[in-house]
Amino acid sequence: MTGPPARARRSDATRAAILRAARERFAADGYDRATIRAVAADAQIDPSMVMRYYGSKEGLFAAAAEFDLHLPDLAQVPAEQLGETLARHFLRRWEADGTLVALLRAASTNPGAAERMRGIFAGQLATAVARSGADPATAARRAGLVASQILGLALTRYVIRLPPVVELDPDELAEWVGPTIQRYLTQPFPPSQASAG
Amino acid sequence: MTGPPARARRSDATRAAILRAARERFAADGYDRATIRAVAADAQIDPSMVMRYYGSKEGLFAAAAEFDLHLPDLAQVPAEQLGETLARHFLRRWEADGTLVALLRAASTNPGAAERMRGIFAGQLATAVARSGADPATAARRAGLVASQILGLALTRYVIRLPPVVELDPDELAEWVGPTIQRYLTQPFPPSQASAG
DNA sequence: GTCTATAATTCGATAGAC
DNA sequence: GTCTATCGAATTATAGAC
Repeated sequence: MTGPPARARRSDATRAAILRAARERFAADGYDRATIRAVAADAQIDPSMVMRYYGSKEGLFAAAAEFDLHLPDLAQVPAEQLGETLARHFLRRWEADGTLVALLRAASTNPGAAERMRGIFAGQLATAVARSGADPATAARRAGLVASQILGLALTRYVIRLPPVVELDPDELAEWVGPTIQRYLTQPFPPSQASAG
Repeated sequence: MTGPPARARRSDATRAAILRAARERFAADGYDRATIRAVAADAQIDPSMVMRYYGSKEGLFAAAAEFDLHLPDLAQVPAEQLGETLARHFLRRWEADGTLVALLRAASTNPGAAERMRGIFAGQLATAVARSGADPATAARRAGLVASQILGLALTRYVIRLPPVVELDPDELAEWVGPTIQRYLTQPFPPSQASAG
């Protein structure tokens, strides 16, 4: 993490504009349909500048899909509020930043994007779950189950746009999905003999 | 199940081979990356035959993405087994037929595929949920919540291939996800004051 | 730093021979 | 019914003028 030059170059603004446009395009169209030409048009610059700054379409995507879930430290969340805390966090994060939606759309067809998605959930989410008090031996599986519900919510709400899921408030969604995540985090393994919840 | 013409035409075998190859390609690559040329190569026929039989790439996809969830009549399922019954049904259906995975991959970038996915879940799933004994006023929302978990499971297991979700047995997955679906189907609206599951 | 021009591919779709 | 040949369009990427 060496610092950038103190004197901001003109190119910095251009780079930032390209990145912002790229995130929107990748989120709206997925990796294949999002063209460098379209990104450049959105950023109101020449297509060749995108190549100059990011080398290739893959390089542009790699820069645009840099993503931090900003997960809270689950060790400091009351045990009975883990599920709803996480549900609200994800919904807020997605509404504020379309990068994860871009990554999700791209991950369906682009192997590199899928790999990055696996990395984010293996790294950031599994790490956070491991600090929630879950048994270390089951933390990875619990994180996977949480991901299945969390990404399914993002998929149906922001990508497929299933009307009932789009129409529910974030608050209502968190009230429904929170207990699901709570159970995935806390119910003993295996769940077979436990009461349904 | 009306029978085909007694004398099978040679073209029938070709059409079937194209359709089979198309489902695999769309499932593996998504709509954009799956090319007519690749489908034809897989089916070991000439690319122009695909055009002849299905008119266009859109037409080919429309034929390949014809899909019936084959949902059971939920009115005949014991109320306390609804969730696990549905979870097992979907897992079995996906393992046997890759069409829904093809549709899911394509729905991320192709508006027509997303529309078809909405149609399937609005039609088939919401209809089945309405027969499960759920309040008609909330059936659509319940079906949407069920879809969020069901499609999230398909996404993480078959598309993104998140290792923990891939490694769990279908039985184990059904035991985890079944209670989630059960709660989405049966918990009173709104869920806020109910005890977490 | 910015843009024009274009190379090199690849794709969907069409026309027509056999 | 099947195949060859090819068109027209779109894309990523490169070379180089200013």
